[in-house]
Amino acid sequence: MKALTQTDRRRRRAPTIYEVAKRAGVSIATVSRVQQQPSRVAAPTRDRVERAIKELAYRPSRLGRSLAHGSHDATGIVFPDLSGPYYSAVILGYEEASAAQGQSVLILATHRRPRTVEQVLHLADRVDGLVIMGRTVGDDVVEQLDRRGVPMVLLARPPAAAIDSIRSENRRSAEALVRHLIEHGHDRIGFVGDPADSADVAERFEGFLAAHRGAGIQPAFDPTPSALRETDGRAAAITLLGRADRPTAVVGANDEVALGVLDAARGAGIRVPTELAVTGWDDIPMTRHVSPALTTVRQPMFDLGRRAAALLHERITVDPAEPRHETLPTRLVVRSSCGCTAPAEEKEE
Amino acid sequence: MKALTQTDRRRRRAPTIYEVAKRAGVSIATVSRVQQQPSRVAAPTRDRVERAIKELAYRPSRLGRSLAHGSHDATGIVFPDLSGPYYSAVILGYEEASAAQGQSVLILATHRRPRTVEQVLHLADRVDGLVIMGRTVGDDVVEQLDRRGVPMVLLARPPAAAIDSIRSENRRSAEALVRHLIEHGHDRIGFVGDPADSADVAERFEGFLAAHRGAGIQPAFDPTPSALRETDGRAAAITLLGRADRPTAVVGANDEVALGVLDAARGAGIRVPTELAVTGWDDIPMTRHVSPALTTVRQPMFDLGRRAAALLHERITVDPAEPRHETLPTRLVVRSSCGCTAPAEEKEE
DNA sequence: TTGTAAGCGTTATCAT
DNA sequence: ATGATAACGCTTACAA
Repeated sequence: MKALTQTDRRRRRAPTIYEVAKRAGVSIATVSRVQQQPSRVAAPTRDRVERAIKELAYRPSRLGRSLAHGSHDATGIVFPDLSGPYYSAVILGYEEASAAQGQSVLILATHRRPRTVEQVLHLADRVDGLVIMGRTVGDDVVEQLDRRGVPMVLLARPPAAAIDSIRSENRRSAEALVRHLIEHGHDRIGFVGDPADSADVAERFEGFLAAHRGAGIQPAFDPTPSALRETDGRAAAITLLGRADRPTAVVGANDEVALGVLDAARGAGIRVPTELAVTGWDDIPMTRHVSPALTTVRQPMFDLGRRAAALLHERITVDPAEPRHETLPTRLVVRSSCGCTAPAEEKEE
Repeated sequence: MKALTQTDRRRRRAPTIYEVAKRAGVSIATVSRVQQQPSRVAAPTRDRVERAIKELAYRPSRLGRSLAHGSHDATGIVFPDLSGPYYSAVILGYEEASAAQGQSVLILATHRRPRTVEQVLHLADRVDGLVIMGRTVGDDVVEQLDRRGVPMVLLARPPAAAIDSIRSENRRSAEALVRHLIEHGHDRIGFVGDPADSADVAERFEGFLAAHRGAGIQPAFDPTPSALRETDGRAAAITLLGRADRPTAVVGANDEVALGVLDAARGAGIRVPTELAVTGWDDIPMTRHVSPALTTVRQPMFDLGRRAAALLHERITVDPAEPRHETLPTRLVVRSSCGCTAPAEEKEE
């Protein structure tokens, strides 16, 4: 009996439209019509077909359908390595909006492997369009895909050529952030992060410089290069804080880096914020929970994903003449790691 | 000129195998062979074909290929609403392993919408197999898919019928965790979380009860129902901690809930861990950063996803006779929120 | 070694 | 209102 059950469970050939047609005593065209435009089929016929469909538990093959129709009804999103809250939030936003549009979502993480390019091209073959995050692939690949006619949206990547893009504002908020630190009296401010690493970081660093210029002071340090994980930030900060002329404030390229800085400071016995101010970027959930609570810049990660889905969908369906380049607003969130005692904007919204 | 560029970028009909064949002066069978088994084509012919492929930038249509071959080379993972670090980690592990197998990954978040079932069935139509997390869909749907012959792996869901499953150990670690609290002298321990909500929570609560039994004491409270987000945990804890006979220790169903409890305690002016011990579950990155650092149970979220991918892949390719049910080990991570002063296992590994 | 031709499961255009 | 039938783009026997 057990073997029977096994057999029973075994991969079954799914019923095709032909079997439904035969059972209902109609042609396959009619079966197809019943699914596409039921109104164009006489009620009695329709009933027979629907019964047959039910009885056979028929589901049209996506592959057949897609091949005939010429579209995948799916899109893909390419993101960097296995990262934290930032990427999850973007992807969730993307998934939500895509699902609402009836599009399936394929994800691809580029694990910094050499096969990345191949994988991205491969992915492009099975979707109607692609969202490319940051520096996951080179411009050459983007161009190649564009030439091939693959609808794309670049996310958190400098607007290239004539391709739609979406990102959030960095420069102005970074300037506001650093200005805030300067107003706290800091004039020896470090920057932990690598401007060469991503456009986002580069722009944040530009804002950092702009704030200095605005205050008429020279940056006391070059950026301390660091990847965007906490452990990278910690390592970089250990170097930076070990200097005799160490900074009195450190701007982290993102929240995770800032947490690493916090940790490094703790390890070095440096008090935050009294001896060292620290700021982050993103406003991930954790920022509220650390002590001192992290002053940061909130960026609308979920909306970034959602909006990317919308842009891509338009690109696929109507293909607007002009490329769109959107920048979502960000906002300084002052907590206590910058030295503020009565946090101005601690409330959730 | 601009219009020209536009036109140039417009969706282009991709070259088909026929055009390559014509250009190379061979039949489509030969073109196909060059891609499948190059060795079976004479070198000179092969060269001509390869040149034609290059010149036309030909890429075989996935749809055509899949239809002919009868497989999608893709799998899907279904997870609940937009959640935190737990789901991201599982999904990333799943993606990584799947990519290594050459499988594309489709994701679907069930936003607790009524359309969920339809969406899952839809997803099943476009993949070779499915991972179903937790209570995203009812048993009826799982059965329906199983009857249809869709290879599946159930993740963090009670092993149903003859379907492969993977999860991590809950009961024993929960018992160890609560025993630890009891050894701290607690005998009025609350549980924040809803055992009816998921199998994971139910099993953790069983462990909670088992520890009490083992110590010969009665649980002082029924579980305080709570969903798994921080805000839910906070709300539930506010109730629980507001009682005159409030607990001296609270076991959170997961880390986020525990953070909510921490927050509620802070709001009520209750000191942790001196007046109240708190524990979580999962060991998300944040647990290290809060103060006091959270005592919790580490579960291998990334591996959960990775292993699910492996099981599914086997199921799809070799279809083992017997269903496999795996349970990954978990581990108590003692930090300070339980009242321990010299954290025993604080080191990262 | 290469070509012919039959699928694969739809959709959609014509006829009827 | 319904049915034939030609795509859609590939893989893979089977022939030659």
